[in-house]
Amino acid sequence: METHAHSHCEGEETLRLESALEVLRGAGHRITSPRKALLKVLIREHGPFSADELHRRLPAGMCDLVTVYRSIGALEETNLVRRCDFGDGTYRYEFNTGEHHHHHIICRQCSSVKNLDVCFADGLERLVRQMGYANVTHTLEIFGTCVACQKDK
Amino acid sequence: METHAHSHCEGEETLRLESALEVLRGAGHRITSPRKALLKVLIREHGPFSADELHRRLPAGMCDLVTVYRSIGALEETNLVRRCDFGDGTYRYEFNTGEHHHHHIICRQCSSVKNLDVCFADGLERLVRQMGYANVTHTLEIFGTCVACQKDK
DNA sequence: ATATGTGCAAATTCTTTGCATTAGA
DNA sequence: TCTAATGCAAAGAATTTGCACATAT
Repeated sequence: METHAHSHCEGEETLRLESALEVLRGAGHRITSPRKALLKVLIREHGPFSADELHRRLPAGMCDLVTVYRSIGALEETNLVRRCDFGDGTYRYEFNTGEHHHHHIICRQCSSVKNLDVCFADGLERLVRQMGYANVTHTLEIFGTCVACQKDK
Repeated sequence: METHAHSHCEGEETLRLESALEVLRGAGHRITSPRKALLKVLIREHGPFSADELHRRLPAGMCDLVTVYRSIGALEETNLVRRCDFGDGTYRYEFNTGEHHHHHIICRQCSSVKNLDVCFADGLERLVRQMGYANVTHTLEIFGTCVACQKDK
């Protein structure tokens, strides 16, 4: 489906990469080829991808799967990457543009992912903050059967 | 914190149990002591609990942990139990009263869970249905630092 | 030079499966 | 009776950890 579409021009991708590397460096992390390669994949294809999917998208022999896990750790820590949880036992990761919070509509049949650029939960976070909670965040994922899979049925 | 509070009188619990057993039976499942015991725990203490937490709450020697997993399967299938995913690698289960959709506020420090009886996502599901999706559902969990943990800090 | 990152292997954690045995309906 | 449920052991899947070696700064 409309998953993982490439959507920006090359110049923009380079910019995002440079700025992401700057963030990494600023947090005291080193710039290594696996990390750079991971960021390139994530910037170019958005995701979300599982650790394994990311690994398979890297240039052949780039690094071990373990390094993907560890690198993602650094990327998450610096907020360059957002972890998604589709409730199927595997975490997925996507590049965090930071621009606006978006959510996913996941097809239960074909697992296609569509982004939804509306966030209904701002009021909710506000409410929870009023209840006394600090550092409030939320996860929201939407599941359904996509149009194509309804036809296939 | 205010987690897992016992909140209904005994008669109501018995009623819920009977009705739950009826649902199970109706779906062609057999009523066994582990299932009855699981439902009792879930009705009395709400949850959400992990499989292991449920197992530890059962009368000593009631059944194997595997049976908890398998029983939960039957309970989920019949919608008596709802699976929650707090993104920490362990699923949790709670009794599904079916009355109204609620969400959880999970404290990142102490893991306490507070229920939030407001659902902001009805409009969202409607929107997604308008986009052509069928069988639309969603998961929404809220994370933060609770009042007590802010003080402890 | 030195702390950080990496590879490989092995451990962990949660959950599921196979199969012989037990027990609901 | 006869099929579904259970126990035990073992398999699976995703992720993490230990430790020696390699590499970015």
